[in-house]
Amino acid sequence: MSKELVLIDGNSILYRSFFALPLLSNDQGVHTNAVFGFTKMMLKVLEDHEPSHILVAFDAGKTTFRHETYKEYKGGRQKTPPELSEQFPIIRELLDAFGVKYYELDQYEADDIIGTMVKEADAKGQKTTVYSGDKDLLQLASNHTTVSLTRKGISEIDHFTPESIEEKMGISKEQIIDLKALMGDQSDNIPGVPGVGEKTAVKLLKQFGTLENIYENIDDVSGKKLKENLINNQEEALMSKELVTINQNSPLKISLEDLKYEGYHSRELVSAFKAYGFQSLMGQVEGEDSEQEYEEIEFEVLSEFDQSLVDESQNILYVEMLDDNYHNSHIVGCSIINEKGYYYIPTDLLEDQTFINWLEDDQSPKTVFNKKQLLVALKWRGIEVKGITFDMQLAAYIVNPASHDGDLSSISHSYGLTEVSYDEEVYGKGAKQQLPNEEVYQEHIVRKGLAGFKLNQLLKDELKQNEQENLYYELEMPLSAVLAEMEYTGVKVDVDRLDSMQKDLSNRLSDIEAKIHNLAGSEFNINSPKQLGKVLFEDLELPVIKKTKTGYSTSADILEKLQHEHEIVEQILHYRQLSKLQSTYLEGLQKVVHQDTHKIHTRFNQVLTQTGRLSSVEPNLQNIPIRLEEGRRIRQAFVPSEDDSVILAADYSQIELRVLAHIAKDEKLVQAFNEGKDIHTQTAMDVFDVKEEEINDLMRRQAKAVNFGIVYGISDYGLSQSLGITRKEAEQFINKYFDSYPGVKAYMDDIVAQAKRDGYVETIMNRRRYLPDINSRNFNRRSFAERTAMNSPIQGSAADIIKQAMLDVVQSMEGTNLNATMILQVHDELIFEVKKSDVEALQKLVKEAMEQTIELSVPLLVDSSYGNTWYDAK
DNA sequence: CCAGTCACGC
DNA sequence: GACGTACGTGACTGGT
Repeated sequence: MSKELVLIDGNSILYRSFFALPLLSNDQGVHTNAVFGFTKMMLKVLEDHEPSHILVAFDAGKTTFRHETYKEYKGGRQKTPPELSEQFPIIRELLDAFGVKYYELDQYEADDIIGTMVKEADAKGQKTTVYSGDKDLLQLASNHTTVSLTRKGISEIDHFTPESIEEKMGISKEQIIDLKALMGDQSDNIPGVPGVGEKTAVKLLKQFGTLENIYENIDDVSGKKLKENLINNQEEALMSKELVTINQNSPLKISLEDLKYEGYHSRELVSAFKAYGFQSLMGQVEGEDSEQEYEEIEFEVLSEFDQSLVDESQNILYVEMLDDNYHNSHIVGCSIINEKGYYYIPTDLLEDQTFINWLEDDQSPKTVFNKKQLLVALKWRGIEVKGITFDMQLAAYIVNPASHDGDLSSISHSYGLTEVSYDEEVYGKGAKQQLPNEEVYQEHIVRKGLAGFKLNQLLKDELKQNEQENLYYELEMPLSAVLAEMEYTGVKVDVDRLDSMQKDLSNRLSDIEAKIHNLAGSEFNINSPKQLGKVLFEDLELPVIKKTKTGYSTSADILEKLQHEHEIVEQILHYRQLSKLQSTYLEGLQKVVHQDTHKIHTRFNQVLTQTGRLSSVEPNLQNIPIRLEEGRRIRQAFVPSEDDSVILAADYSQIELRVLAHIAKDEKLVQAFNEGKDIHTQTAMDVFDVKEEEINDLMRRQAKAVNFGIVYGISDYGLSQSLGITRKEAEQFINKYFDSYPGVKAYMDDIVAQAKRDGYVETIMNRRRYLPDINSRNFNRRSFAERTAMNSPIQGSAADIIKQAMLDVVQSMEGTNLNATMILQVHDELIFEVKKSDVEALQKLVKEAMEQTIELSVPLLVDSSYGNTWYDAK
């Protein structure tokens, strides 16, 4: 392939991308959809061509020479949306990273720059491709120049040569200008001739060749009205032609040689992609030149640890582990960075008593990345790390929960610290992950520590700026140690019990499976929604209620509506329920039982959820079944790890609604809680305007769903789905609720207004959530952001409270000799293991600590119970 | 390896 | 009136 010149109409491609793609934004709330589309196209261009020269041309300013001809040029055009304008500077940054030249010229449009370049290139016989979304550019096609136009947004591209233009449009490329002159162009406010569209224009041009020729032979034009229009608008038509003709003699201050393209800078590109959240494009960047570029660093590889190396005021301690699961994970190596120097510490020094002493010294300050990971991993090695004063991962999460994502390198890059490679570049990803040469990973680990040395100060400043120091130092940091203890302690499971339940279920599943195949008259995979859909809606011809993107919906709520249609439906629902228990819980839990301890050691993710809740993985112990008896029995397998002990569960009653009452200061709601009313009954009384004794089951159930909706921030649509009513009715319920609780209504209005003003919302302990979509012009995105604004302070404050309660409970327990351990947290409940003899004392202590953890304008109420298994603690 | 669908918890 | 519906994790299918 011969070397090519590629010319890109920057504005056109950006506009196209902007309207074709949903309004993406990165975690800082900067919109990126247009640049994302542009970047994607850029990568494709580099892949498809072998460009020796590239230019991206942009329009300059508001006026052009065309305005002298016609001052209404591009008049009446909608103002560029601010969501797009803010992306113009970004694309320039990206183009710099791509090593691609861009150019704009006062009084000229991108078209003219491209046209002028094409003229120069054509004269030299240079092969050229022009990229745009604008058909006007077709006039530039030639023997050497292909014009590539985006179609349907930006996903498809059509390539035009003079021949293919003729073939597809029926006119030559020279006639494109005449065509446009006749048709006019709404978007550029080019008048053209009224009543002439594409069909008529093509017909005329086929007959007469050019616009001028039409007027010279105007008498030969057939159609009285058409002739009249042409004559009356001759001036406009000729002016239109002038306007749409690309100026190929623009006074460019650059020439072909200036456009030389020599490949992109992988590092800069990857760094920019990270910053704008283009994770999906990362893999397309080839990293040939990724090794150099860094400033050299020198570090010492320690063979023994020496106390004199560490600093009294601050040390970055970075410990590299590649497995996600840090229970018994391999440690690659460590680094320490401080004012005195940079040190690489081989993993075997974890056996060095001097090093261990330093790690365990409460008075030796350590700044780390992922405190909990470090505490747990080293606990498994018998080391109790102490003196951790700062956790950069946790800090990054607190200042913006949307940006926790990933390792120390990624976070450093997002703070502009780029002197460190991404883990993916060093170790590879997925199945291809492997350790590179010793020198390579040692330097990487030191560089990460070094990045952390600069990063920690930025994070500290931000915490202070946001007034989140209390949240961070007094709540999250100490909590991290409590969670580490819980994860390390683990939960005992009765493996035999799981095994026997699994065998029993296995038989029952086979039976049901046979029954279903029998009823269907064919054998198929019941777990495949696609195959199931075919059986139900094609073979058995059940009525189709709802479709998904890929086929028929077979979700439980749809199947429930079909129950009376066919016997098979009930069997499928039952099969689904049991197979969920089998695969996720009975099999799933057995897979994660620890070999040595015979316990389950979950990991609580403290830096993930947008609301401040914890999550739990490998296994997820926050979604063990409870609603249906069949599933609930899984809990019988969760048992105390010692004899004479029991499981105690203590849960907050209606914590979110109490938080709402407090935050909204709604008199009626506050009063209801203060009087100890059943809140769903009270809601039913208020919403239906009836006395307590008149409330029936349906009314209470509906009131409960409304409360649920308020707490979880669901829409009228969501409520209608959960109650099986119309959206109108759901809307009425919500309106009646707001009428009954005007304080709540006022809070909701207030918090949305606040979010629109500040761009974020906060919990009672200053936990933030940014809402980049809150001012979006897209109804869906905006509505979603508005509901999030209403809901996040409620859920998040509840999360704050139980986290604080966990600290308080642990602290009260320390002052006693109770034989008890906290083992789990499930959002509004805490689970303990405790010696039978201490159970009542613990119950009292826990209830008190949880209820007194914070003073609200309503009381907090905790219920608790215990038993021989988690199942029995009900 | 990823997206889509489904289902469990709060 | 749009349009898709809180926060999570995990299993499974079926396409690349």
